[in-house]
Amino acid sequence: MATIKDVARMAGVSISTVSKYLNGGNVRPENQEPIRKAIAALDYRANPHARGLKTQRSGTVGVLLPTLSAPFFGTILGTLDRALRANGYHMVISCYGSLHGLERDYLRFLLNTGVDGLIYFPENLSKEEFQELTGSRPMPVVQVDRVIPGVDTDVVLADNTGATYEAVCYLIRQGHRRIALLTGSNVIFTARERLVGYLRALSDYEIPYDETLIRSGDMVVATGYQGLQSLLALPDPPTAILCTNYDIALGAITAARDTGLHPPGDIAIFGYDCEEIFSMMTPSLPVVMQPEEEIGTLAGQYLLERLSGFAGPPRCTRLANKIIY
Amino acid sequence: MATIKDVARMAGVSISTVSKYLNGGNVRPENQEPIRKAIAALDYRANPHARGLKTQRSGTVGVLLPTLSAPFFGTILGTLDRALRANGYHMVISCYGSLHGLERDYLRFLLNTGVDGLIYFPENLSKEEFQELTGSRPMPVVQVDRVIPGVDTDVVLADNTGATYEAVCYLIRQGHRRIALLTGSNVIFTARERLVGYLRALSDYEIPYDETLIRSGDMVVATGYQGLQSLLALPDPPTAILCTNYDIALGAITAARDTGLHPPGDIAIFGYDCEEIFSMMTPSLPVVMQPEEEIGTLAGQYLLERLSGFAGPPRCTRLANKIIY
DNA sequence: TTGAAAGCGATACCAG
DNA sequence: CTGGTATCGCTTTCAA
Repeated sequence: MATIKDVARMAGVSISTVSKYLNGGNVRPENQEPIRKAIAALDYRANPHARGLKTQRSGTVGVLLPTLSAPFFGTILGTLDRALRANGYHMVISCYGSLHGLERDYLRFLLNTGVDGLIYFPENLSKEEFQELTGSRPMPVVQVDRVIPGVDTDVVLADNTGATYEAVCYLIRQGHRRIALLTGSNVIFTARERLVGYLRALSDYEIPYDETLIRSGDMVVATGYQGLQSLLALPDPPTAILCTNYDIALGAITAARDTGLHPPGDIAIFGYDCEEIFSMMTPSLPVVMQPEEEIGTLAGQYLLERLSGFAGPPRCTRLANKIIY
Repeated sequence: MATIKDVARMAGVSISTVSKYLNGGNVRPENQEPIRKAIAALDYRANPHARGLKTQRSGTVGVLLPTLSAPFFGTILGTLDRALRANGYHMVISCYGSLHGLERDYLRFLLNTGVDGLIYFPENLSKEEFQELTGSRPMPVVQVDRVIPGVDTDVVLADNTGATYEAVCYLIRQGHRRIALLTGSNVIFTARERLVGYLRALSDYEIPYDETLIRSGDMVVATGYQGLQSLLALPDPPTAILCTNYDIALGAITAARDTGLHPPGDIAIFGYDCEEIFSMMTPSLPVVMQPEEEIGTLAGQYLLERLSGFAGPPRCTRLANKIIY
């Protein structure tokens, strides 16, 4: 690998002149030409470690999230990547999966990698654990989709409570009284918020809360499939189902169809995420559309602002969902 | 941020002793204790840039792939991540999306980031472009799922041709003669291979090839949905459909159901990926299950071997799919 | 505008 | 086993 020294020698100028050329300083045109040529001839590329050592910047941003399998996260990452890259930053992605303890380890690992900032979808870490890990270094962090209570960083969230509230109200206005909820584990921030919206809607319409209508588990297809089956086995089964995640909705719809019930006629099913596929069905199913692209863009923007020195108080933005009936 | 110097001073030993302690060298026990304490007290962490500059290693592996939205890639990345991480490596992930030109840019960017090795799912880059970018640096590369013809690296592939061959043979043995193919764009390596298997099976059974039965497009839900609709609009529509991707299959199934056709009774639909959901249906649908986890693990293993100095000739492994009827 | 030289923080050789 | 020191490749004063 050629170094800046080799370029300087070949171009017949000093190292500092090459450096200046590289970083947009003033270099006399008659010097630019040989430098350009030498760089091309040697296929020179700046050593990122040397540069990082000197500048204390790596040009990378860490992304810590639960999984890449759910399309929700994939879409956010797509726009996030675009936003960051447009400003010269790379993403270093780590998924902690559902494996316990991994979230903590990966966070530590990521912080030690020398990333300049962090996009963090937290799940199961306490305020104390987080602070202990990030403690001594003042790294910009944006929490996305979820928050650790008490951890004061920039935050970008979807309006989870509002979404399930609206969805349940809609189902009630359609005449439903037995409305089930298929949702994620209670340790997950979004699942807790979505439960609140569900309960609030029932309460506003004075519909008694029946805890046998709630099923929570991992946010995977099986949870929706088995959840629906077990709901149908109830003495007084629900007539409507609110699913709070794409995989769960897919499982529920599949289970319904396999039982001979065709939504929305035979049973109302409210989807979440991946609007495209629910809208595509005939008749289409109502669905909560989360603003994935906005989330990714805004999270990127917040982080970029911090990276370029913005020091205002933490910002928390709650983005509206779009509900397609 | 504390440096190794601070630790040395606080512990009352020299920098080199601390370095040795850090890297598992021999240090007298009575020195270890104060060093350990100083590290804890100062919350010291080695500066990755300084270390990288000296060692010429970054401990990161680049991953360049088309998208994170398809579950196929997400699953591979999960096991890949585990394999790499167990050996102290991180992934730096870049998705080039469907956007043209991005694949090239991101490859360049990744190479300049100082990754130690590369896991690459190529799509639209020529041998020459690839070689020009990687040219002067001897970086270990493993091509996964796809190959650039003529680029001689370790390779891990699924048996695409075999899978579609078997699937079509199965459909033929079930009595089908009009078998459609909903697949990806022809620029994609896997799509080309899958087409070959499809054609070979037809040919082996002496079934004439009808090009109006082939639809190719982006590997998204809409392609399957619209593809099926347009196939049904044919004067002599197919009785069986082979889908070569999860999203496409989902779209096709949805379109069929929306038209009142219930697979597999009214129309045979063969799925691909995400076996779970197809098997879950009643009756279940046949599906090609790709060995995502094996792919991720083996790709990781190949790369790790190269990273630790293995210099044998390039290896190419073709992993079997599992077909669930 | 240019170039010499001082680090950035860690590793590793080598002498003690 | 320990510690002084050269070195990795680059950026950044500071003089000229």
